[in-house]
Amino acid sequence: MVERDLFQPSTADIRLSDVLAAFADPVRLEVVRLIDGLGAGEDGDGTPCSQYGDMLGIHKSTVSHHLKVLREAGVTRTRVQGRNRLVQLRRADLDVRFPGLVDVVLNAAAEADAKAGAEAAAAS
Amino acid sequence: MVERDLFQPSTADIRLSDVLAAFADPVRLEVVRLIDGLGAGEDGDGTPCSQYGDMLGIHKSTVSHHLKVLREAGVTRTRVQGRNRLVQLRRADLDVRFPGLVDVVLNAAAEADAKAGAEAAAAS
DNA sequence: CGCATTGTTTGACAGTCATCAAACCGAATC
DNA sequence: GATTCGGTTTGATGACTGTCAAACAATGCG
Repeated sequence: MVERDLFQPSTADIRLSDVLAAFADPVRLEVVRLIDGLGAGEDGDGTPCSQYGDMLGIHKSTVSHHLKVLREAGVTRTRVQGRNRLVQLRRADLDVRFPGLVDVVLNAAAEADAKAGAEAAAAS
Repeated sequence: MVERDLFQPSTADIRLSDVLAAFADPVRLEVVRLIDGLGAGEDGDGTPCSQYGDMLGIHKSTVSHHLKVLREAGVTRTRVQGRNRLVQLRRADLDVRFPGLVDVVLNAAAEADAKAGAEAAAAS
């Protein structure tokens, strides 16, 4: 079984504006949260990205586009394994470069989510 | 002397994607850093935003546009005082909504800046 | 009042972006 | 070898963005 990595910027070359732009799109932020959620607690065998499209209700080519943006921004690493792509967050690398950023953004996203959920519940 | 505030979203209405998008533009991030730097340690009398254009070498209408984006994203507050606009960071509000975000981003920007400066020095 | 100052608004322009659909491609499976 | 499966690439489309320039608006000053 062939296994290789798709190109990604080296840690030193990750640019803040690219990372922020990558996080700025709501769909992409959801993708990141999914990657983070699914990647954690696993044995390293991530979920194939085909799932993301189904979960978010977007076309597979759109998912592919977003994953490319994330990877080229330095947010994710993509391993090619057979015909699947296993995507992981580059947490450690990002933390070296921009300490705390990923945590803060993911927490903020989670909180915004909780708030939206609470409002929806209150409205029903 | 007339003094009033321009419209801005209430703290609860600040959206993460808007804030991240606001920070994602390099020029705008520089503006934010200038606002943060100039706003601190002053008696409340901020620098009129005309200065930002000169410092960054961009047209005054472009500055106006960026300040509008920042204000509408909830990142800044703008007081109209005479014919000047005094702009401040809404640090406290942002920290309530997205704890740590502003600090992390500004630190990351400062670090990226220092790195770029060091590289430039090494290259010379 | 007339004029200068400060900033906003509008219009134009070029570039980018998110999205889908369809074609394509490499790897696994039959 | 043909087919299927997971994903990428290309093309098209509509929306948005950053920038400047010029016109406009509002305020303070002589």
